[in-house]
Amino acid sequence: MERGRPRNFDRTLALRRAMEVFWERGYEGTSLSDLTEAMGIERPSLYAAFGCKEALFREAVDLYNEIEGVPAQRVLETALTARQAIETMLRDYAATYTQVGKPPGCMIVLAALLGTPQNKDVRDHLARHRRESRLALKARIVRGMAEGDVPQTADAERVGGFYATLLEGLSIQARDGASRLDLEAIIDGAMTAWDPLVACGKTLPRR
Amino acid sequence: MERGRPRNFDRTLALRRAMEVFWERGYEGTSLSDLTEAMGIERPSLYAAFGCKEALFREAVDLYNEIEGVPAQRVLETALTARQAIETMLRDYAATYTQVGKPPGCMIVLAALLGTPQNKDVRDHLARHRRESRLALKARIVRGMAEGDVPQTADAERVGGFYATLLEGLSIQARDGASRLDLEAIIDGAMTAWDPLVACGKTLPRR
DNA sequence: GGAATTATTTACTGATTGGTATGAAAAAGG
DNA sequence: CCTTTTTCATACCAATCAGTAAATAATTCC
Repeated sequence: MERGRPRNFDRTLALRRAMEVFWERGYEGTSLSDLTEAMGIERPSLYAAFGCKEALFREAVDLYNEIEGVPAQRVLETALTARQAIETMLRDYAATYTQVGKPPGCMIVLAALLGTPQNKDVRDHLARHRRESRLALKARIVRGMAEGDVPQTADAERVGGFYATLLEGLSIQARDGASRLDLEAIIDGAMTAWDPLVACGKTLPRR
Repeated sequence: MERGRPRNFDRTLALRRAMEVFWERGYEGTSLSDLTEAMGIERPSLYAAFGCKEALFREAVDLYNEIEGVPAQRVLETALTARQAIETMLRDYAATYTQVGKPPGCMIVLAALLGTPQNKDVRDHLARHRRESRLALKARIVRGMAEGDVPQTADAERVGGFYATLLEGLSIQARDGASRLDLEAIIDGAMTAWDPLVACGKTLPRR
């Protein structure tokens, strides 16, 4: 059984609030005072519950990934073809990047891109997340090639890199004020590239 | 004639050093101590020569744009066709994003993306630069339509948005360690999209 | 009820932030 | 030479940064 005074705030809710501030302002742009204010708790409570700023950020990233990332990533597995998978994933992300009442763009892409050398660990953490996303994208194309819905000629590395780059670009567009329809139009464009992209393969003529 | 003690350091060189630090660490990730150390001058000299941190940053952005941005943007005007213009621009940027001895990616894209509310002006400043780049891209497509090398059916907004998004994504790829060849491969992919992209026009079938 | 345990509040820490006051040093004009 | 003008280096400023010490308050176990 639990001993001592029970915590009198909702840890999960407080973490959610922290996530939103980090998502909006980034890791270094968010101060402890910003966090305690948004979470509705005092500083020592934050440290007791989450350890330190960096640990709180990592938990916030995990929560973000769970809420916003995993659902969009899941279709990568469930969709029947690689093309369907990637298009649906892109459109799902376009939706999450432009939700009203939430910061635009992807927290994992935006929240710790540049900064002081002493926060390199935080940036690397997000960079690893992005790397995994790229690998998942590429893996889905490889799977499509194995299952026959993507031509054997395709260069999975190139196709995956292309769509990963576009996806990360969408976060910046969203920060710059692009609407969901704007992002959808860009995705339309990217999807028209699918057929020639998977067709041309590794030996692409240059210029 | 000049009166008084002459300045004892090369202002342009100092600005260049400041640019490199801002480019590497971003606006908020760079402290005045970082700057004075990199510039080889003391704090009051910095303030006398540049005003304040934000003014110095804006000058650094201008310098960056002059050195890294303008040359790549120029081909947008000089190239004979819209397609040539955009492809060459993308490849020029891929080169600048991966120069050895310089920070990877684009300073204008990366250096002030998220942060505290009190630095909103700085972020808006870079956002305006990005907006102009997008408009220039779109304008080049419109020109191509007028000159006949791009079909009248094309949707300049969509095509421009697509390549602008990809270009901004390339900065993140570069920060994540992508080589010039990696970026070139992604650009290869993006250019295979050109024909279907300019062909399909505004009435694109959805899904 | 009392002891033990944990959370909360208040106030504080040393370090660092962007930005300056001050006076010495170095040049030019007369 | 001496005054004027500007820059330089040292030292400093209040504010904020992330993180804590200490005491009080609230709960459970016995």
